Amino acid sequence: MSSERSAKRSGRRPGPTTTREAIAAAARRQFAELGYDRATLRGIAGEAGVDAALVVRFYGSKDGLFQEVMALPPAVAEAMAGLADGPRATVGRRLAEVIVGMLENPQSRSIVLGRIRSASSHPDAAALVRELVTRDVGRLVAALTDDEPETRAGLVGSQVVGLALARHVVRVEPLASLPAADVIDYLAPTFQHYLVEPLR
Amino acid sequence: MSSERSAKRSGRRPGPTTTREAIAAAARRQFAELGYDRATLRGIAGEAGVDAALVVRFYGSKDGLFQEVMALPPAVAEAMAGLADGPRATVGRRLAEVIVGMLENPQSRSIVLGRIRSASSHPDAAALVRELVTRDVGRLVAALTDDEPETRAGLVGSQVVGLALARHVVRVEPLASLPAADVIDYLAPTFQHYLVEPLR
DNA sequence: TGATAAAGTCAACGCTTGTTGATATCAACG
DNA sequence: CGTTGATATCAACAAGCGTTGACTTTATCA
Repeated sequence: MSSERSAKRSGRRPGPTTTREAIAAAARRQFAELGYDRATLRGIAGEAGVDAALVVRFYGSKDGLFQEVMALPPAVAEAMAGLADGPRATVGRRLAEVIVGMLENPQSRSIVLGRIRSASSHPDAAALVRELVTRDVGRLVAALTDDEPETRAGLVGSQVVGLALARHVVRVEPLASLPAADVIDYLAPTFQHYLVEPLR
Repeated sequence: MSSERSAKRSGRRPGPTTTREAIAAAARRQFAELGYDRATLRGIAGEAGVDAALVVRFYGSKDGLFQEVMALPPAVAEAMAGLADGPRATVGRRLAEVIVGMLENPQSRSIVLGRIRSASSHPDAAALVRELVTRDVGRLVAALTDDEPETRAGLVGSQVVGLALARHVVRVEPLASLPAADVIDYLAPTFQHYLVEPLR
């Protein structure tokens, strides 16, 4: 019905609208909104305008789809790692800006929310959240201090996933409706403390 | 509906091992470990040693079972509200003690984890988490300050659910293996800040 | 005792899920 | 033309789910 093949072969660099990508986008949206269990192959395929069997043909299985579609865009990981270069006295605020910004952008929010929302029921998703904390946050902390860096990364990560859950999943008010700038103001001191101040 | 047989055999006041309670205990355990979707009536009934139909007969439906079994024991709510009475300079630490303690005790941990783990997929569970934050944490904050108490409660709540998720669901190391006393030390300044210090 | 209601089991229902194999469509290329 | 390989649909599968109604067992009490 809606097969838009305007430019199929020509050298479109970012390859904008292949069917495969339409499926990936629909999958990200539904995994983020419903979690792994409630998101169904039929629902995802329907949103992408194709048959469920085609999803399996492309991605092998529902698990394969989830894994492939929930890869964190490298830009976020780089942004976090780059934070260690700036002034140490304001690193907490800059991290808050990156985190809140990541949750405002629809693309990266889908991925992070999909991971967190699915972590409760899908072991692979839990592993992806663990990786987010230990690897991406961990790299930043390791560049900042030698004093219990893994513990600090875990504390930062706990506040990150807690914010995502409270603000975007459970929608605790007024936290859910607060402007991003306010949330950054509120979180900055906490991150600053977890990152560089004496822990106890 | 729930005809309470006050004394059927002898005057057992705490009535420890009725079939109904065995089902409730199994349900709490499985909701906390698997989340609402992955926990099944057949699995819960099996752990309690009865047939799945009996669970429905007692609790009406899976939703009814969840709601009835996930009620927060009043002791926790009271402990949190009572925190406002002590010295204001250490209220953050005392809250950290209550929160971490609540997550160490198997009974209350099952309830809190069951709520949080199910919040991702079950709207009613999300409402229960919201209630935990706005009502139980909210009461404490309201007794402490008039400066944006709902926002402060939301921030505290976000760190609470984040800790529960990171430490007990996703199991981020070393956070998951840390002694409770250490976690209390680490969280106390954050709670102190969210509760009574100037927010920005 | 027998009546009565609760406690408990059993088999089956309707439905949804992920996955599969057979089949159709269609552009590309010899 | 015909073959090929990717793209896509369709119907069906086996399994698991919550829920239901009929049934048996057990215990209480007039």
